[in-house]
Amino acid sequence: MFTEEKKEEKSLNFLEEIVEADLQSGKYTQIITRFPPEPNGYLHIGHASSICLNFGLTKKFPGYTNLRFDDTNPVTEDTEYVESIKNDIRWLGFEWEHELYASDYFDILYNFALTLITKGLAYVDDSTSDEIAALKGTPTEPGKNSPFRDRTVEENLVLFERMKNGEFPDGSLTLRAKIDMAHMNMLMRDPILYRIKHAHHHRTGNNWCIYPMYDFAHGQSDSIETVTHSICTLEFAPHRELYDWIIEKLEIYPSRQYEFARRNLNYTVTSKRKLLQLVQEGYVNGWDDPRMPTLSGMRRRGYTPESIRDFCDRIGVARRENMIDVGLLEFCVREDLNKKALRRMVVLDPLKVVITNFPEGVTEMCHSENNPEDIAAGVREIPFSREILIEKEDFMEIPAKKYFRLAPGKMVRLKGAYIIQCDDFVKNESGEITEVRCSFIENSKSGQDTTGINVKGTLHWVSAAHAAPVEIRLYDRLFSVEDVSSEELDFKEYLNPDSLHVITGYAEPALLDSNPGDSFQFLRKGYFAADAESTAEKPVFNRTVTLRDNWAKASESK
RNA sequence: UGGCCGAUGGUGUAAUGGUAACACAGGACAUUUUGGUUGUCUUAUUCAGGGUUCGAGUCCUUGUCGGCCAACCA
Repeated sequence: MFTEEKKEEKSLNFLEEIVEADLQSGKYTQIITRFPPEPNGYLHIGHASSICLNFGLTKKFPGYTNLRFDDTNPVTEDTEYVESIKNDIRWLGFEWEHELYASDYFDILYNFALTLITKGLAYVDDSTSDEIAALKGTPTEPGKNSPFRDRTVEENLVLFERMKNGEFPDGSLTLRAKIDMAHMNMLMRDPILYRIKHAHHHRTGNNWCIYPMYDFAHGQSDSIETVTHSICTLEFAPHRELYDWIIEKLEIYPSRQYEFARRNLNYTVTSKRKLLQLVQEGYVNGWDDPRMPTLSGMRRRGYTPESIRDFCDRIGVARRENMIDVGLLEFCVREDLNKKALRRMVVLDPLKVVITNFPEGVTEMCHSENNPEDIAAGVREIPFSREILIEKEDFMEIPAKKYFRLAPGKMVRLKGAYIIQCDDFVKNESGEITEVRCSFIENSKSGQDTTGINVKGTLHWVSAAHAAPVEIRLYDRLFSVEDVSSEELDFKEYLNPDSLHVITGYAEPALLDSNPGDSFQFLRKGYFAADAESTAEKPVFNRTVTLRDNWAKASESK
C-alpha cells in the first residue's frame, strides 16, 4: 500500500521568489536576513509578521537570521525592552544566529562619517532644526542650500571631531550628507547623518554624545553583517535610494533592501506610540495586559506561538495596503487549541437545578473525555449530586423557536451524566427564576444509556457542592471601531468600554489542577488560559476567545 | 502643480500570456453526548477606458482611486 505524499506545492511569495532567483543565479550561496527592532517598546502582532518573514526565509533557504537592535536613539531605548524582545522572539519559536546591536558599530559608523567628509560628501551644519526645515523645500518645490554647505573638508573634520568631543550643546550642530537640495526625493535633500544628544545610552553609557540617524546606521549595519536581503516595511521604500547611495559612496558590502506592506488588523492598534500611551496612561494594565496586541499580552491571553505563526503564514505578504480581519487570528487560535486544550466544565452565570429524584447527600462519579479530538488525553472524573448549577441562559420559561435547551417539560443531556427532565421552576418576587426542579432519567447515564431517548441539547453543569469558585476575566476587543486611524477623534475615544468583565465562575474540581499558562476549553463557553498570576488559592482564568456559536448568531439575526 | 508604490470575491493571498484558485468571514444542508469539531454545497464580467496578441488579471497606454514622502524618530 502506497501512501502518496501529495504535498500541495504552495506558491512562493514575492520575497521568496527574489531569494530563489538570487540563489539560482549564483548571486549568493546562502542568504542572511535580520530582524531589526528598536528597543523602545514591546513586540506586537505586526512584528510577528516581520519575524516570521525574516526567520522563515532562512528556514526555507540556506542561510541565517540575526537579531539586531537598532539602538541609535538613546532617549527612548531601554534594556527592559531588549529583554522582552528576546523573550518574545524565542517564545514565538525562533532563534537568531547572532545577537547584535547597531551601537556596537558606533566606532565604525564614526569612521564612515569621516570617509564621507573627506570625500566632500558630508558637512557640518550650524542651522537650527527650524532653519533646516525651512530650507528643505516641499514635495513640489526644491530646497535651498544651507549657508554652511561649502565648508572645507578640514573645517568639517575639525567641527565633527569637536561634536564628538562634546564641545557643543544638543541640537546646535548636525552632520549632513551633501547630495542635492533639489532632489525629487525629499530624503536625498542633504539628510542629517549625525545629531548631538548628551544622553545616556543603554549599552554605550556616556561614551558618545553624537548618535547616527537611522539612515546612517541601518544600511551600514546591514552591510557590516553582510545581510543579503534587508526586509522592511513599505514606508521605508523612499529610503532605499539613500540606503544605496551611502553604500555606494562608502564602497562597502552591497546589502539590498526590499519592502513589504505592513499588516493591519481591524479593531486593533499597532502603533508603538499609541500602545505606549495606553500603558502609560493606565487604559490597560501594562504591556502584557491580555487585551494588548503585544506578543506578551497575547501570550497571557492564551494565544499559542503555533497559532500566531499559522496566522502570519495565512495572511501572506504583498505590497498592497491591507486590513486583515481579526477573526482570522481568532480562527487560528481556536483551531490550534481545539486540538490541544483539555475540556473542563465551568458555569459562568449559575442557576440552581435540583434533581428531585436523586438522593440527598450522595455523590456519584461521572466520567468524560478530556479532549474528544485526542483520545490519548484520557478521561476524568466529575462528581454529580442532587443540586447542580447550569447556565442561566440554558433555561427558558417559554422556549424560543428551535431552542433545545431546558424548558418546562423538556429533556436535555447533562454532559457526561444523565438525561434530565424539567418538572418545575421557582421564581422570586421580582419574577426572576431562582431554581429549576428536574428529575433524572434512570438508565440514561452517559456511556451506559439503555433508554434509547434522543435529546437535542447537551448542557455543561457542575455539582453545586463541589463547585470551585474561580475568577474569570472575559475579554473583548479593545476598540469598538475597525480602524481608529480613519476616525475623526483621538483613538482613545474609541476604546471599547466592555473590553473586560471580571466575574466568578463555578468550576468542576478537575480545573483546579492547572498551572499558569495552561489552556482549557470551558465546554460551550470558549478557550481560557490560567493567568500568569493564577494560584491554587486564587485561580484566575483569562478568556482567550469564545467558541464559534451558531445559536447566538442565529438569535442575533432575528 | 512633485516623486515613489499599489489596485483580483466582504477580507487576505494565488494564478509568472492559455479553464480566475485557496483560506477566513457569510449562507444552506448533514454529522455530533460541546448549537464546538468534522463533511458537502454556495458567494468574482480581476478599478475604468484604449491598445498589443489567436488568446490579457498578467504586457503597453491614459485615467480614476488609495497609500507613503517636507522628525536632529525608527
